[in-house]
Amino acid sequence: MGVIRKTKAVEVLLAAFDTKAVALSAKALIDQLGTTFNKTTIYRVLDKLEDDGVLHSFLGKEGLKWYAKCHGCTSTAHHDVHPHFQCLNCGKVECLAVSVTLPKIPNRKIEVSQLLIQGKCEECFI
Amino acid sequence: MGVIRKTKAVEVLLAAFDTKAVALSAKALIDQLGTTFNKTTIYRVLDKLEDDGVLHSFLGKEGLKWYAKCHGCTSTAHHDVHPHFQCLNCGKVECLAVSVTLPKIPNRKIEVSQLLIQGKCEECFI
DNA sequence: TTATTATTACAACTGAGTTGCAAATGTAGA
DNA sequence: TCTACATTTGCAACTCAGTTGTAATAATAA
Ligand SMILES: [Mn+2]
Ligand SMILES: [Mn+2]
Ligand SMILES: [Zn+2]
Ligand SMILES: [Zn+2]
Repeated sequence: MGVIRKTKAVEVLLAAFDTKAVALSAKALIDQLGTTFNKTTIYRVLDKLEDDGVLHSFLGKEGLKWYAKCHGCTSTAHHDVHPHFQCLNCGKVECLAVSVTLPKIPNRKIEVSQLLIQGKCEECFI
Repeated sequence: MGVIRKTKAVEVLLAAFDTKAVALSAKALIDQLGTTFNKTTIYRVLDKLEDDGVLHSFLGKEGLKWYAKCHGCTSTAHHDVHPHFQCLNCGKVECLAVSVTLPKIPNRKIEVSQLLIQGKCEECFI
């Protein structure tokens, strides 16, 4: 959806997702980069990167919006659907590279689904 | 968690969940009952009913909070975990009386999970 | 009926996310 | 390299679901 210009904001945000292999919330990115870039810019860049199939988004436990890198998506085909894991101890959110078996639901057309699993992550699980 | 008094607000809210067998968002309840009761009251009664194991809550697609009746829960044991279905056409949200098979995730302790399935409901699915 | 305590209304607040717009900047084409 | 122009940015103001403090009110037990 539209041209992506190699602006400073796009560069820095993409770098953030490259260094950490986890999901990042818009709020966390604003906390971290809010003095360098305006929060509106951050929201809009994330939005655009999602439109372009670079990032995908989902809602975390408190209704906050989270983003993570897509693998093999394009602006027309967002087939990067997988469950997410949120650590209730450290707050970290990860994409799970597994497929979910949805329950059978008669007489309904399933279009999307989102599974959020919460618990203790590898580091916090003693 | 604390005594529940049979107040007008509790009565009316419980009645709302009895007549319709679907989930209701706090927002919808305020739209509907906001002239009769203050929105703060509605939020607080819903909160308390959840604490008492009468209702359970979850987040819908836009991050709105939804509530539905529990079956066999108490204030100490909220074992009413099941997926929810939200119709993308009419907005209706239902509890699905099925169990979800969670994917295997090594080295992590799963505590909670929430699955939201979206699509077309029985009425909207032509 | 009265004392106690939970519940309510109200108004003010919170905070993630959005919007409109003018200024700044990236990029294609000359 | 320069120019034109569409895209992107910062800013300030806004939205709106949900929260908080508090004084008044209502349910319940004694
Ligand atoms: Mn993901
Ligand atoms: Mn339910
Ligand atoms: Zn953790
Ligand atoms: Zn429907």
